[in-house]
Amino acid sequence: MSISTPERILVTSALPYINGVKHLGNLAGSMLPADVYSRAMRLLGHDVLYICATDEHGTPAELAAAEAGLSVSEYCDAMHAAQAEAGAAFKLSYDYFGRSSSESTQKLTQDFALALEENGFIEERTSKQVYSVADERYLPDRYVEGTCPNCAFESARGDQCDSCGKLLDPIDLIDPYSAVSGSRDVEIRDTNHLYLKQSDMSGRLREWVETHRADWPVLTTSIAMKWLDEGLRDRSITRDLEWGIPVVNGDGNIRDGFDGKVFYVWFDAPIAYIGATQDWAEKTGGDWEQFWRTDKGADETRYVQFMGKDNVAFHTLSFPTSIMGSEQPWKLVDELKAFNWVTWYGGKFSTSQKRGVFMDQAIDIAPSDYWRWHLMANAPEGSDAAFTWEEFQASVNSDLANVLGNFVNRITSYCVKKFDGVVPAGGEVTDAERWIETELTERLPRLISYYETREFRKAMAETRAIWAAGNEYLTQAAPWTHYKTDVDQAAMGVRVGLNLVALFGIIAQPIIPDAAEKILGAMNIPMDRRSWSFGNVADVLDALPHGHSVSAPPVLFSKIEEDDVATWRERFGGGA
RNA sequence: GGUGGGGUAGCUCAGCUGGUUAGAGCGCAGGACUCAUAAUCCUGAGGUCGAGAGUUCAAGUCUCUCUCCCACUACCA
Repeated sequence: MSISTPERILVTSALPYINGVKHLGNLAGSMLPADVYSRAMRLLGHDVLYICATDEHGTPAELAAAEAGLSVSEYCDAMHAAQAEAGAAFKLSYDYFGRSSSESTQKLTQDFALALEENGFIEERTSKQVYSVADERYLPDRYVEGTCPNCAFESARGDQCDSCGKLLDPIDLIDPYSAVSGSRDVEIRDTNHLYLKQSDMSGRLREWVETHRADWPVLTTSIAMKWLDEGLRDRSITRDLEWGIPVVNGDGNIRDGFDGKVFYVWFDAPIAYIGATQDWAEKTGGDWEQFWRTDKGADETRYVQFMGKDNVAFHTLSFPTSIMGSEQPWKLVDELKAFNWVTWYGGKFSTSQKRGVFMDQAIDIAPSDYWRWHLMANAPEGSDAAFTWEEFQASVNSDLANVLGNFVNRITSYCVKKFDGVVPAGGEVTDAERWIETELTERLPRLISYYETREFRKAMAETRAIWAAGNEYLTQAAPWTHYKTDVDQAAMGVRVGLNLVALFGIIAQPIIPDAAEKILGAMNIPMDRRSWSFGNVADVLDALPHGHSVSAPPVLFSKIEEDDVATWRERFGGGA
């Protein structure tokens, strides 16, 4: 049941945008599953590198910084620190949490652009863009508002009218104004930008996506093929902004006419996966090339990306265009896991309407394990998944407190009470032991395979079923009954029960690392006995040395009360 | 509008290339047990699988039409 060949695995999760701490939906759709997967693969003995970073460029960062009265770089420093802290609080086990504003990413981005241009995949073109005189900046479509030419709604956005839903061009808006300042002093100006000629790459992209039809989820391939079928359009990869990566010539000087322009955040963000890996290498002395350069060992690396469905097009088309178009031996993604959204009682998370929970608030309310378990057990894999306080309460109370927590408590405290906290010897194998052995022989390999195929809901359900089987075993073995007449037979039940506690802690590690640590600590399991190399199940059930001392951990999960739910619902606007 | 995903027990969801009485967890009802965080274990009730039509010996599963929800739609990221 242990793995046959250890592999080198690179894991990345979609980069969280720099503006503020992320909400539960962001967490559940990329960072958390990437973390759970990384932890599971490490336990299976693979050599895993999990890289993430903040995505720091773009208009929203500039505007938020201005509003906060900070320079953009100060703002990003503060927000990066806040996100790093939130990630740590959720026990996200990044090997490196970098920044897209790092020097390495800057250099790589410029190098990619130069290589792409040399290979004919970049072209400079002129386009029309709205300029706000009062704000002294060009406005992205979404930041221009005005009256909808279709339905006369007065605050339609330049890209789409919120009232009638029609797609718009900011040039069509009647009476346009800046969404930043409200100023009506806006004009259309010509501006030059670099375009990535994705259209020239569509053949190679289609071929590549086709090779992954079998192993990528439907959600992934269907989105990619849709864009390809519609015909890939060339995409502008620069913006009129101050904050970002400057566009340079091969000599390092600013490209002619590109003062005040920087690369578009979506061009440099995925490159930050590479940049952050270089930064990791710089810091740890690791070898970044074996993860990214196919001529330096990356062919033997498996690269797995995690993201929300909104990011799929960028990861299956745009970024691969950069990689392929560079004609350099960069590593392409092998496996891609995309998630739908976590919704808030079926609706959207909304900061302004106080609907939804952000990572820092969540940690104030409940331990990270609670969130990790609930979000993974209800991961939005097949479709959007609704978060409700009631479901959260049910997950925590039933799965964690009652099934797992109570199991650990009932058997360890009984052992302490009746067997001096020592793993007892003695007893005969009965039907109960044969039953649990059969259960685990079926379930453990299945659990591992769910992790390998990144089917998280199923992995969680299997984990829970294994925990529940422990309770069923105790009911069958009933050591408390045997104790009255046959202490040796009671010892069998207690011993197997204790070994189950250890096993449950071991399989819980990727999901609920804090509780797993408490369990394994109470059971005195040394670090080198916590990995996922199970051998045969009979041995697993008698792994603890007889005479080994254990203790009963304090209550692992306290229950969520009705009052808590009522309070949270009021505070966060659920159930409306 | 276009494209994609989804509509399966009260709730949240599984059901692969069509094949015996449609599954899980929660919730609910009854029973058992008493080591344990009134926990656990067993049993049970509960579904015209969004609607309609078609293909087939056989459809939740394939085809078509309709309907509702969600996302994306390329300068928000």
